[in-house]
Amino acid sequence: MPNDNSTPDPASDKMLQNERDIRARLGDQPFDFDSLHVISNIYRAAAAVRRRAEREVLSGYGLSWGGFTILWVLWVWGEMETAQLANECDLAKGTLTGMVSTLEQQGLVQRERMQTDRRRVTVDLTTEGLSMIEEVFPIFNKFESDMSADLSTDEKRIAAEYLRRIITRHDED
Amino acid sequence: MPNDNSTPDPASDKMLQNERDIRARLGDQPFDFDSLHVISNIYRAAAAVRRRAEREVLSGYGLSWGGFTILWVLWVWGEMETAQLANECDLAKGTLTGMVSTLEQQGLVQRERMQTDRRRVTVDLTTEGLSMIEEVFPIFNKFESDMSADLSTDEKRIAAEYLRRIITRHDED
DNA sequence: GCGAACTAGTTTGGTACCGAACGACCACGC
DNA sequence: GCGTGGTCGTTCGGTACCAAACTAGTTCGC
Repeated sequence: MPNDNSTPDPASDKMLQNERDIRARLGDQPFDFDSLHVISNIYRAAAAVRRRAEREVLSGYGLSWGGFTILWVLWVWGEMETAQLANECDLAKGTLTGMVSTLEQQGLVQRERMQTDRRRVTVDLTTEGLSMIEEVFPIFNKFESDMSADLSTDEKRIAAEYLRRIITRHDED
Repeated sequence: MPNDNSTPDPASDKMLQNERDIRARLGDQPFDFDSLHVISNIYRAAAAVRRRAEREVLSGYGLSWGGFTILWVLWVWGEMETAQLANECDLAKGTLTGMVSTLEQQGLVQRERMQTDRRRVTVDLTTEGLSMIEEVFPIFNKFESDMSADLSTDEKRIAAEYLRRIITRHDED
């Protein structure tokens, strides 16, 4: 909210109730409630989004959140080495191995060893994987619109920008 | 792999590069990129926050993210029934059972059956649990400040408010 | 009272996820 | 050549998490 520096309103929603309880419990200790609030809301929003996406969109296609992410990244970026794919999907490489194996068993992606360096493996969509993501993504994108429908376009951009600052500040290395 | 059939613009940052790739790949299909952006940034930010919190703060105390959350909720709200605790921690009740058992083995919380209704169980901090959360929370809160240090106070409040709209819109059921 | 419907918590089966250990492979020294 | 170190991907051990089945306890109809 643009009104800065104001004492907490006697608001009626749950989050502010929660904050009031915290303040009452912890008294005047100099904790950073603004940071607490934004971080905990990030986590709750992410959990809500993921649960709902898996339940309402992805499970009908036999996809997990991670599996969908892999298909999506391969769709947009094309064939990719494992390490790069893990980085792009924001997953540990060991995690990726298992999920790629699952997708491979489902016939949605295929692995290929590189001839120039036989340690490396590239992953790419199969024809079925391409059909799958082309079918699922529009539905998933509608779901994303619905999840964020209480934000205006400008607000979405602002939120994305603020979140990007948190991600880039701490995602490196 | 960069886009193969369009001229890549000089990139300013990675997120925008990503979006440009998406647009180049998908052409002019009417997808909602603003919603896509905000949702995926929520998820990436949450994953980054959690990983970093567990690695840099919580693991030193033998706590997981979920375990810490339980201690925190009990600290602020006091003794609580299992169902209410699960709701407050945003966890499935079955998940909570296991995590409370872990915390119980660590001596940080204790369960108690209610006499009035012997199906119900309350959970509360032990003395050790109280010491633990009193020791860890200030450090965790500093971590939260650090994670969000690239946002001003007003920006944190705006972000928290926008995220709250996403949570409350879809958390009910 | 007494069994049927309900409810709170636990257990179960399965996936996802991480970090660390491992094994295959490459790129150098000598 | 042939080890030595580095770098891939995979495997392994463990926790976290969910949804659904289950169990013990309560309440309500009669």
